[in-house]
Amino acid sequence: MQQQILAAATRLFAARGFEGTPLSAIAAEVGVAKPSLLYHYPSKDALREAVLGNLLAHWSEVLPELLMAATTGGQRFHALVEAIVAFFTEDPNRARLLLREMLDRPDALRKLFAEHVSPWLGVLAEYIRLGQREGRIWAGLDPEAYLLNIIHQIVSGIAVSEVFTELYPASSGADDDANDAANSRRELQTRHIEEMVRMAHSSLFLPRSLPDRKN
Amino acid sequence: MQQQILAAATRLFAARGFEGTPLSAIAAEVGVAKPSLLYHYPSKDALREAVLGNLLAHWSEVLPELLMAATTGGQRFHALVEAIVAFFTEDPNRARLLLREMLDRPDALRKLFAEHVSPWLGVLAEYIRLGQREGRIWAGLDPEAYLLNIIHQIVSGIAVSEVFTELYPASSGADDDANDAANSRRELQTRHIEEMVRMAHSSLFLPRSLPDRKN
DNA sequence: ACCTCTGCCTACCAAACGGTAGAGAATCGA
DNA sequence: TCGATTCTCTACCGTTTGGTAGGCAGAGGT
Repeated sequence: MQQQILAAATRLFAARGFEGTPLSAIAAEVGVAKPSLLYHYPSKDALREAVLGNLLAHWSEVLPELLMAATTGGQRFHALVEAIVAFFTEDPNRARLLLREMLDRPDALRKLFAEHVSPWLGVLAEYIRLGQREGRIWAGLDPEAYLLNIIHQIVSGIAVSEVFTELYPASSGADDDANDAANSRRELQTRHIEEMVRMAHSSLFLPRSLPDRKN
Repeated sequence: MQQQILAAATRLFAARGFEGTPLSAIAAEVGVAKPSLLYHYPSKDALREAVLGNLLAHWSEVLPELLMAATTGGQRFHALVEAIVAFFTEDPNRARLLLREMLDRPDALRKLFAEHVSPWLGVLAEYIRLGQREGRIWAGLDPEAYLLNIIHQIVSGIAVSEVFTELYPASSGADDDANDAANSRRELQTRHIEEMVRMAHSSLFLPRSLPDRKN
């Protein structure tokens, strides 16, 4: 039950925002009465905290083993990017929720991030500095800023990817039915995300031999 | 008067969100009574529309002359990036507002973007394809996706840049007073933004000679 | 002097909000 | 079988919300 409420709240907070989501809407989605929510979570703010905590808890588990498992710098990069992309594309509401919280409560998230992601940022930045000394990574790159930008770009890019779909010229072609339209939209979103990953890669690593990357 | 209301609404919608901002708060900020707002803007939704329209109008003016003025591809890139960065750093609320609208009303913004930015996206993408044929730009790059990502990253990055300031290791040092803290925060934000521009550049242009970039 | 139109106000309204009170099922160990 | 606990419900409360009604002051044309 608590899980169901959490899931519904996550979906609705992500879609309409915290202030834009009445408790009654969450209750309706779960199929219970409003006071039943307030039994499990004593207030709306407690529910917000639970939703956010549930999201961040995932990375407190996944991040360590992710960085332990990979050995080379390139592997670490790909493992991290893949994990972030996979987690947030699996349910874009996670990305939207995070982004909204950053806008709604910047102070609270500053503290949360400082506590939970700052240490990992430090070790990743060291890996990058190593790569810079070895000449594999752009010399002018700012390690901490790069990492934060990449992570933020992926999260934020996934959060709003659906807004950009209409902008690709090919998408104005003939879509036979609603099903096809949904498919092509999903396709454009992956196109969007793949370019994001390419950018992350080519703005980090120096090219091995000068031109000629695979498509 | 209408301008004052518009400015206050922009600031408050950006900071607390549309649903999180009562009309009374806007009225208080301007220094008038609530019904006076509803005299100038017939409803809260009309005010939202005016705020958003006012923001987008800027680019309908600036974009054309920006692209006409610059001649070479490199100039165009820098002119565009500089203009976007300048506009949104001048008042980060603009970025936050845009981001919030993308989250709150994706359908509405999809249409607005399709109408206002899609044509310009097309001509910029053609410039990129030209650069790819000439070997100045990464071959594997997806022009439309690249452009959307860059623009979105800058806007979104500026919108939430204040959240990341606490994460840089140096920032935990001793800040003498509140003034210094504010300065170092601003400094970290420019560090963040400069890395964003560097990423945009190095994920677009091939390096001239292999390694060895300045800085 | 008069009327009109613009702009701002106080007073008010119905609806929706987060949250509380308290009663009624269901489940459980003893 | 009996309390005790857990959970969900209906009914309600005070507050805040977006929006309306109607009055009042001033500017400007005739």
